[in-house]
Amino acid sequence: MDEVRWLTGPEQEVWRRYLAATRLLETEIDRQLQRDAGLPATYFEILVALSEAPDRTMRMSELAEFARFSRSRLSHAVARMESAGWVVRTECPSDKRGAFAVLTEAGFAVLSGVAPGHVELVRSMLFDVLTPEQVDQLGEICSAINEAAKN
Amino acid sequence: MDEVRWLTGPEQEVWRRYLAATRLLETEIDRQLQRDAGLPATYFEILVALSEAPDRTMRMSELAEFARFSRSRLSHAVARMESAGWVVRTECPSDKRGAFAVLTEAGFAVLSGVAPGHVELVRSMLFDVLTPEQVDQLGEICSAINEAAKN
DNA sequence: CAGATGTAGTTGAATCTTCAATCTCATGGT
DNA sequence: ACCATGAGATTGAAGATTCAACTACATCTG
Repeated sequence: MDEVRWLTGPEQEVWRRYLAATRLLETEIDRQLQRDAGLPATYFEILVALSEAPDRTMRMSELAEFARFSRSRLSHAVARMESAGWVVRTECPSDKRGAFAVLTEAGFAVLSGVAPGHVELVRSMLFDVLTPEQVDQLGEICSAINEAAKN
Repeated sequence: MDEVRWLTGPEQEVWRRYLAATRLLETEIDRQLQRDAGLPATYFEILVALSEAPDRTMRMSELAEFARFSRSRLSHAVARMESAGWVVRTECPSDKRGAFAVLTEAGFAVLSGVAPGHVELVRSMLFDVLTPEQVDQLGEICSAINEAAKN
């Protein structure tokens, strides 16, 4: 007989603000990247991940995990970016099932082109409006959420 | 000559955790609602908004603003929910361009059915893993983001 | 090494979201 | 009253995401 532990009034209020704030950030960032690079925000994250990897190369599954993409989603995304010329796929010699995704020069160029505007937006919408303490708090809060989910 | 104000190392770390945590919450909630009610999480928010409105009725544009949906998105969503029998649309007498969305009994029933599981999930992934102070902090942080965006 | 099971990755169909175009009605200025 | 402009809402097409198969290869067990 599990009683539902409903949210208290203040909790509801926090939850609503959370939904509003996260959606706000997400849609603005998405819009900007779409406008400036014809690129959904999630694809941008893929490019960033690749750009930081050794040889700008990652196994598909690593990349999926790192960017918190489902395998399927990543496949579709990389296919799209491959046809745009930003990424190429190569075979994995040691595991013939495997595939590498490699960021091309063109992909890197796109990334470099949008990065400044992207950072500026993240800064102006998030970091500029929080105190340094709040930034720390946000880090802790997000850590707690991420850690808790690892079960 | 605006220099780019890149993110500092710690800021980058916070931003990554933020992206991870928010995506985690979003996808889990989405999955649960989809499984339990065949309902995307965003549609759930529409139903909640309607359920709390006087007469379970709202103007489309109000609803769009309240739920932070674009008009287009809301139109599609309501069309889908209307064909599922959860919502009906009626004309606005005072402004012939306008339309009302009204939650049906069936819609309310769906909402009642999923709400407990939804709340339980939000609680277990968010409120249960934060201290009361962190919940307050999160509320403040989200407020700051929302306020800043009102320009 | 045979068979079962598990892992890496892709594909297609269905659904959702966005954008731009469109339609209808309301409003303000002349 | 007329016209321009703007607001409320919908539509269709293009692209994105999910889910459930599915292919191909790897690994484990006996």
